Amino acid sequence: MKLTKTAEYALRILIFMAKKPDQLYTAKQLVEELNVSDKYLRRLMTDLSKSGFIRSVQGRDGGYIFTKGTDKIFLFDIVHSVEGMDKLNGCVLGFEKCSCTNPCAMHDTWEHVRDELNKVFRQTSLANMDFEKILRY
Amino acid sequence: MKLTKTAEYALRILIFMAKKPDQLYTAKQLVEELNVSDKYLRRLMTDLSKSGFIRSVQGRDGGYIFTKGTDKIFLFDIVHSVEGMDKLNGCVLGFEKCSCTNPCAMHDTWEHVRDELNKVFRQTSLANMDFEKILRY
DNA sequence: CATAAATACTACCAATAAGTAGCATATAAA
DNA sequence: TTTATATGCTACTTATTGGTAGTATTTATG
Repeated sequence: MKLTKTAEYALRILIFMAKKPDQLYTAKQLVEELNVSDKYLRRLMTDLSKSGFIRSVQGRDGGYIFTKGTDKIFLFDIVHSVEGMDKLNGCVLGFEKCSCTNPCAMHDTWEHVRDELNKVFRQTSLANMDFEKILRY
Repeated sequence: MKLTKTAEYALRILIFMAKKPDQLYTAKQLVEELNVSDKYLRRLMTDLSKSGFIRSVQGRDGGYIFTKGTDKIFLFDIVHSVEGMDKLNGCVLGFEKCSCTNPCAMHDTWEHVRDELNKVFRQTSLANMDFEKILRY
């Protein structure tokens, strides 16, 4: 019951970048600040670029930079792109037939958790972070 | 962001058994009702026995039965025993140093989710299930 | 144009979770 | 005491996630 490492990393990286959202960040810099292995981070950055949150600037003096305002990027979008929020929104007991009209024995109980989680992820953007708090490893 | 299959299975099984909590259930019966592979379920049953929720009756006419009232078994205990609730209660960004006194940038936001989840898992026992809802696969 | 400093891509390796197979053990009852 | 019907244990296989290595590509600058 937790995010995948990949989702954790994606959030770490983008939240870190969001403190100074107009800056260009190199992979090297991010690897040093956050505790993510070099190659894995680079691959993740490529994925995040393809998802449209950032774009890469290749060649010397290259790096990564946001493609849009951080207030337009919600945690939901990030987690969804790297691990699929569907995971959360499926039946907690894994019953395929479970739905609101044909709920499982935990459906109503679980709904409170699901709602809270969706709310937090959908309402929180990269601009709403506590940037004075821990951002790096 | 979801339970492991093992936790899903454990909940499925125990919730199913909780409908008639004084009955003895065989692995065969549970395998047929719930969609869990035979050997995997048996191993899980042994784990759940060792954790003290149920006990096994070996030999012919054997099976599994609760060791205590279902109102004494909380979802928290079950999930904790098979996958560790620590997972949820760690920092959402995976920062080891993160704590209430030295929080990460998402700490306060995430706390609402964590609290809701803990509340639901800690307050819901196997006696509080909607037994008229879907229980089987 | 050569070089340095950056990202991109592909293929492989490791760790963990999930699932399978086979044999051992226990016990009620004919 | 044999047999049928249960669970218990150990080792193996498979799938997924996380991580690594090496090479190719891009581009600013002397």
